[in-house]
Amino acid sequence: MERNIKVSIIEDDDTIRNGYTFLIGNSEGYEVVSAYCSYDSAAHTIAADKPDVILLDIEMPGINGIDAIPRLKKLLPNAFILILTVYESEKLIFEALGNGASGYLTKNTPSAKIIESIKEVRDGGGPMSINIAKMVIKSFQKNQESPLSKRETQILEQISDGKSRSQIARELFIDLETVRSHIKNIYIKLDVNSRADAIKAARQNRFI
Amino acid sequence: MERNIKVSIIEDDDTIRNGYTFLIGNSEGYEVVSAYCSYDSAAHTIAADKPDVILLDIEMPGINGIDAIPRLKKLLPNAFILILTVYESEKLIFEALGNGASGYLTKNTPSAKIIESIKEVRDGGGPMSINIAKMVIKSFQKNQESPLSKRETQILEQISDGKSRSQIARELFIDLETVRSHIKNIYIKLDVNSRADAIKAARQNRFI
DNA sequence: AATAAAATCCCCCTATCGGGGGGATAATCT
DNA sequence: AGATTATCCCCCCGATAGGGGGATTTTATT
Repeated sequence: MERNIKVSIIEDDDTIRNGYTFLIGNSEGYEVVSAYCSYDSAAHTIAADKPDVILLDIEMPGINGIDAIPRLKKLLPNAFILILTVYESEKLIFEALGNGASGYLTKNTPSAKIIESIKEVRDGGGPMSINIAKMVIKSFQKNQESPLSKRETQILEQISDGKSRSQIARELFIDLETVRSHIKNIYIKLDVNSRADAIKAARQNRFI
Repeated sequence: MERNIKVSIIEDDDTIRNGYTFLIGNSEGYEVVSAYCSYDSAAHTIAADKPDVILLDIEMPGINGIDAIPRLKKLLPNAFILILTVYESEKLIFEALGNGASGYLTKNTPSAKIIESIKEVRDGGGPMSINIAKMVIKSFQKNQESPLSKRETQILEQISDGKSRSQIARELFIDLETVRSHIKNIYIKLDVNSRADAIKAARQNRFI
């Protein structure tokens, strides 16, 4: 038989923490090695617990969950972090994932899905609640109603890669003046007058 | 009772297409309104089928699935597109999602999950296979072992926003020469000698 | 066939920028 | 104590960006 998946829980609400501990502890193949009410109280001992997966809340006294992620990663480079929170804000989700969280579940997630997700992160997967997946996918989707033409979009993308006019001209096999002309039109359409502003406007509206 | 979810299938392999048609057609609450073997053959009539969800393959004769997405979106702005393919390449996934696909499943997905995912996209969700979710999440995660210091990372991020040295200096309330100095160090650490190359190297290694 | 939109190229101008070189100093962290 | 980081200073110069003013051709769309 395979060894149990070792889970640590960091969650400030006593009721919820105990609930998860009970739920996971009673699931076949799972084992709760520790449960803390904050990152601060976990910091000194969690490395010794050697969890495979850490269930992490975001709203917490002291160091919040988002900032705890990189610290936990440093203490336990091989542990996977699964965020379990009520927050569905885009900013928090992307910060959490950017900091190294491997999954993001909201607290209305059914017990069975939580148990399944713990296994999934341990196996290198990336479980997400439906709403989270939706936001994540949305973040990839370009705006279909861009005022920019294909060529303009392409050139603006190169500009956002830090390329100069002449570099772009060379790569697209067009004249430097043509690039200039396109950039002028991009600026007019986006109502800006600098690269930085064009990139900002285009990213905000997901034209690139 | 709610009305059936109308599904269109675009898939070139006869066996697979017929298999999906049978599977979905026999599921309670689902209805296959049409099944095509290519985008080209679907183009003229699919709008009249008024599907809620389009199951789309990527490898196909004629216009491929990736390029078909924006066209389908134009024909059926309210339909959701669910990619069902064997490909797990990062490039294809991000292109598909960027073009407007709402979900991405690989062909080893169990039948029940496919049926469930169709409902999920129809409801605005973003279903993904485990491996896909993993890649998507990975794409958000920064490299924890960046050689760049916090300040350097911050400045490189501003550079990737297209900002000039003086602009960065102003925004960070530091001297222009300090910014210059940081950029020099960034270039040394990344072994590059231009903004474009620095951005490229940093993005490739997910330092920013 | 006609109109519009997109893509291509050409000239003027000048202040700013970017990258290469050479340093120094104080603050932090380890 | 030593290393890293963040800050600031000087030199140089060619390339760049953005502001004007245009024109022509190709490609869609009607």
